[in-house]
Amino acid sequence: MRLTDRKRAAIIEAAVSEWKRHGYDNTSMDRIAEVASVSKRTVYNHFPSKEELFAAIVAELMSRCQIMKEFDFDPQKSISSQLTAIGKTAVELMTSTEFQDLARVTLSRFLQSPEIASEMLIETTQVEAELAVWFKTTHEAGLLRVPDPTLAAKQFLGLIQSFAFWPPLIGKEPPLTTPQKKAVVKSTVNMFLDHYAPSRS
Amino acid sequence: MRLTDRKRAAIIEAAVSEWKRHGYDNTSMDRIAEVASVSKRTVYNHFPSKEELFAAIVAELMSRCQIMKEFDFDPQKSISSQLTAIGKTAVELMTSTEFQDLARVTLSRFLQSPEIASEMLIETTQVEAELAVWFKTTHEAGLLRVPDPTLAAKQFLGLIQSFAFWPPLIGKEPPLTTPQKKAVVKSTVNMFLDHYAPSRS
DNA sequence: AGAAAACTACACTGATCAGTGTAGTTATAT
DNA sequence: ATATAACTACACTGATCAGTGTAGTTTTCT
Repeated sequence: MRLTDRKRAAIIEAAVSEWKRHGYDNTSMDRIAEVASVSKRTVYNHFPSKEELFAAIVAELMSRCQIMKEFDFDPQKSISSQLTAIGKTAVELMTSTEFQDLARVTLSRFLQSPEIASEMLIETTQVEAELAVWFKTTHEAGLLRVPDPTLAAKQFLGLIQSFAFWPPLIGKEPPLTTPQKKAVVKSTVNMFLDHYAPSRS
Repeated sequence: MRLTDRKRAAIIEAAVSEWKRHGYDNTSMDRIAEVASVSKRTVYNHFPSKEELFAAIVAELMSRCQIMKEFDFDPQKSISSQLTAIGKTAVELMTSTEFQDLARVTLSRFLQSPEIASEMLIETTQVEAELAVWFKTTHEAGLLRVPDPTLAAKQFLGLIQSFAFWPPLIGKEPPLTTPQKKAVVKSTVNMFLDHYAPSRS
């Protein structure tokens, strides 16, 4: 790896590390240079301004958060196992360090530029849309009774988020352990199967 | 009302207004004085520092957020109507301007002082604890089957929050209308009744 | 009415910080 | 080997901002 690439990577790493801990406004470019073991001038040779460094980092972190968000309905597998797999995917995204870092970094700046925060939520929005399609399909196949697939998708992800995303972000709780993740998915799936089972009138 | 009280109130109002829009770091004391139509010196006569003004405002907003959080189980009323009332209380809290303001103001500072953010969540935590007791009671009375009342309380509030609290805070959506609030409560209660109904094995 | 308390305008300090310019050193590519 | 590209140390500008000091005006209390 070329020196210049290593320097660039070190700057990004340092900026993420400082920003996620102290926020955008409370982190100086001098500090980022110091943490990255790089001269301040080098920072400015790579990134023309603090704002542009921020934008580059948001882009970088978002690119690291790409997950498979195609939840194609598979008639071969049980509803339960499919919904569990979807839940697992969502939990993995929400608890991943990349997504948590992205959230912390953008959170410290969302009052100044709310559009970046909503851009961050595109990831979640896409998952939500896919999940809504999946619910719609199961409904039409008569396997679940989901009159409002969009609502159901929001509920499902809201439930997952409230356990997997917000608590570690707010910092009270440590990130979820693997058994905790499984428990979250299980309890959520069970609740959905009970509520959206077709047997009820 | 005495002049000095009016000035103090104006300062607090101005600080809340600016901070919730631009965040703590991007609001200068000069700006707050200007918006409050007060000299900067008067600001410092009332509050010794920016930090202490912040603390005073958090205290002020928190005192405005006190809600009735006693969910005593009432054998005379139906489970459904009681849970609906609880849901309504929670939605009212989450969507109230006081609570939303408090959240925005503290959010802009929670990386610097996470303890304030968690302090803010005490409100929610207390509601959660009360709700857990309510679930425990209904379980012991055999009216619902809730093996883990704490989990159920977290689920219930998580679901409410994901519709009533976060979307308006993040700013994408306008605050919920009254029919929307009712729909959120209704769908949440229905899901809970289905899942925690005692008839299931 | 008159003293005390509160407010105002304004000028100032000291610190921090984004961003630049420069002259010299190290790494890379041919 | 050598030219070029990238990095470094360092000094600097200009702006912003928290907080103070002062001298004078307005409000409040008795």
